[in-house]
Amino acid sequence: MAAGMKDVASLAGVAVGTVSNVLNHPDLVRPQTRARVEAAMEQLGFIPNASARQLRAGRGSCLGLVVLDVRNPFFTEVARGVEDYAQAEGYAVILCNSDEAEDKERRYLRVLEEQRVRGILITPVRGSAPTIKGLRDRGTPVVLLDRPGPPGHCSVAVDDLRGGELAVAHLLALGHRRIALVNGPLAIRQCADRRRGAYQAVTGAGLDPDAVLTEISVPAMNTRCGADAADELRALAPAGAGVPTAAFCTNDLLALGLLRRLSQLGAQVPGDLAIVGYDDIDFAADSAVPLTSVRQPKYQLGQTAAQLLLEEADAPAEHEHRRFVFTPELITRTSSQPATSP
Amino acid sequence: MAAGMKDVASLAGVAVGTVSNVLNHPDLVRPQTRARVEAAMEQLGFIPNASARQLRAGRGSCLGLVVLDVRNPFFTEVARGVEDYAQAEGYAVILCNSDEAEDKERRYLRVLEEQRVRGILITPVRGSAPTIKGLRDRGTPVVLLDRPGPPGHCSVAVDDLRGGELAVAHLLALGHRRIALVNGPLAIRQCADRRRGAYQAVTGAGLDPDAVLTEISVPAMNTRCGADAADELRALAPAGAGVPTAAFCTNDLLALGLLRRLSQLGAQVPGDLAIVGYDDIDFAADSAVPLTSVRQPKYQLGQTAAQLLLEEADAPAEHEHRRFVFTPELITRTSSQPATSP
DNA sequence: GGTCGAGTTTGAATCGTTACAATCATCTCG
DNA sequence: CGAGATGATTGTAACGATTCAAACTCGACC
Repeated sequence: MAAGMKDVASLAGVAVGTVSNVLNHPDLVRPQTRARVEAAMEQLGFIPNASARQLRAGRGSCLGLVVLDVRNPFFTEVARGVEDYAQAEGYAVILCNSDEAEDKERRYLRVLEEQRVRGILITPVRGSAPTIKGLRDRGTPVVLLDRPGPPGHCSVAVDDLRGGELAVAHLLALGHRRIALVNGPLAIRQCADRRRGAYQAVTGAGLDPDAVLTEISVPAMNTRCGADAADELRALAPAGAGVPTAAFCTNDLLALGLLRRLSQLGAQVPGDLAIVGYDDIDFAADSAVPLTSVRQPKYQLGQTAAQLLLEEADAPAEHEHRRFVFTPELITRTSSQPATSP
Repeated sequence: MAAGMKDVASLAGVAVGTVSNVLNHPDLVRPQTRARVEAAMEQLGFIPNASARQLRAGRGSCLGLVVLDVRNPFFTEVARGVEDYAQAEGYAVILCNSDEAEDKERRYLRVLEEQRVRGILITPVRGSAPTIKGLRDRGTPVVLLDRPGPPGHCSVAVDDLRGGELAVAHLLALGHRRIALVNGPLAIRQCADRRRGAYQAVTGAGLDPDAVLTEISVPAMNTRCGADAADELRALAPAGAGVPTAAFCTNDLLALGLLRRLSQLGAQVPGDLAIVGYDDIDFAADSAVPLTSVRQPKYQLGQTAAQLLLEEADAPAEHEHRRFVFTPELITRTSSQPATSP
């Protein structure tokens, strides 16, 4: 049914090798012949078979991108950066969603490796380090996204330590002395780092972290879990004196969920609780109470990562692994305000 | 470098055919032999080459999904529906972003066809009908997403006519008699249908559409264009009597952009302008003024579409094209309120 | 002991493309 | 006019898997 090069060749009255040349080395073939071949392709609706090409050539033209959550605007923004760069270089991107689940991640990585993608960009879940090492050893370049990785890879990251510090230092400066830290699984590196940053900010201010910070852990970084955190926070309320007057959520989805649930419960933000989020997704600015958030250069992150990956893929031999670390920036909005006097 | 079936075969002391059988017809192979082969695979870190497999077998195990905008939560939610279903059936999804641009769409469709994906799910841009027809004719099943398509495809859609009607009928019921219709390119079917629905609601109420509706067209369906629409709306203001008291935006991103810009300009929502959006994305409920919106069953849309596609791909011969049309639902929130008395 | 059949395993042909060495045609120059 | 150089085209051997008819093994049965 589908026309192959052989059909094109015989219709154009040339050898298959010539057809191949028209596709891959047009300069080698006489313009007149080329025109004839191209006409034949057109007439037959010829579409080259990427599998065959890739099989023979040994390398494909797809990249894999594995993110923790496609529904998080942070990642779609990163994805666009990746995609735009890749597209410009003639690559297609296979976007996979690990959903923060290790088995889903592993399954996708397997598929990508079977596809012999040119390389993989990934925000890894947790103990996936050995899986990723395996990939590398078998020859697939990997760039770690949004996470300063171990040696042996390129990586592109934002300084999460600093980000966490910025957020909490801001709350401290506003006078808050009891701060809830709403955080995802520490197995996710970003979560761990932002937490460390938070602690650093407190000790840096000469305060006792254990007295200031109340940790609330949620299993995933989405709005639903943010809402659950609100309930947990509310449950602390009777405790009186020790109740947090502010919360640092390690991403905006958590913050938005928290915010929504709190308003449902009739609490005031920032009056009863000041909130700082992380990522500065577009919607943060539009939320019921505009959200103070730590901004990351999302699009640029994706672009840079894609660039590093393609560099490595094109010249694996002389490639030297590099790490980019971008600096986050605090965007102050209404959701964080001075604490009512203590 | 990478181990192939030949290596596995010789290590296990069997023929390549047997290795292939272990992979594809394990029941044909004596358990003892199978174990030996599996051990060899393990030892060599053998990863089958999908290109070779697909080349020989004629069919791959990837689906293509082409959406108008990955940054729109509506589409990521649909994508999750597709992905979950596909994953369960053993398929991987290649997610592509046409950005509402015809050439980007065409490029991606080309890539997908070269990859010989098992089928394509798409929210088409505009005059892409011929391109899509070509795909079908050459044998790639296509399911139209979120758009009741012409015959020759399966399609999964939400009744946009009804959705538009719901939105505007709601505003009319609230007493609004001058309504702005903030809409994307009419070349996008959903935009055209929602608009028709809006007109229908007005005539259905015995009013003159030209007197009631003011159309504001924007080139893309994102927050930025929504903000631009606000400016355009503001420019109408001096006109006095004819100024809209409400706006129906054909998606939530537009509505959110509009809302943001209006508050920056100091206007009150819904006091100065009531707003109704479309899609009911998660963030609509969390926005500065919680958004009234027309809800679509996004996840289910994706799942159903994937199911139809795989049905067709698995049995192209006896397949009968089907259309699913889901019914939208109006979710009323603060952004729409009774008009101040005329 | 020979035949049959079920259960296993084998090996070669094949998928559509690319790379490359070989061939052919043309032209230049001594 | 022939040798050499240059340019265009050809044909075939891979690439790594799947498929399938044929071959082999082993009991059971006559």
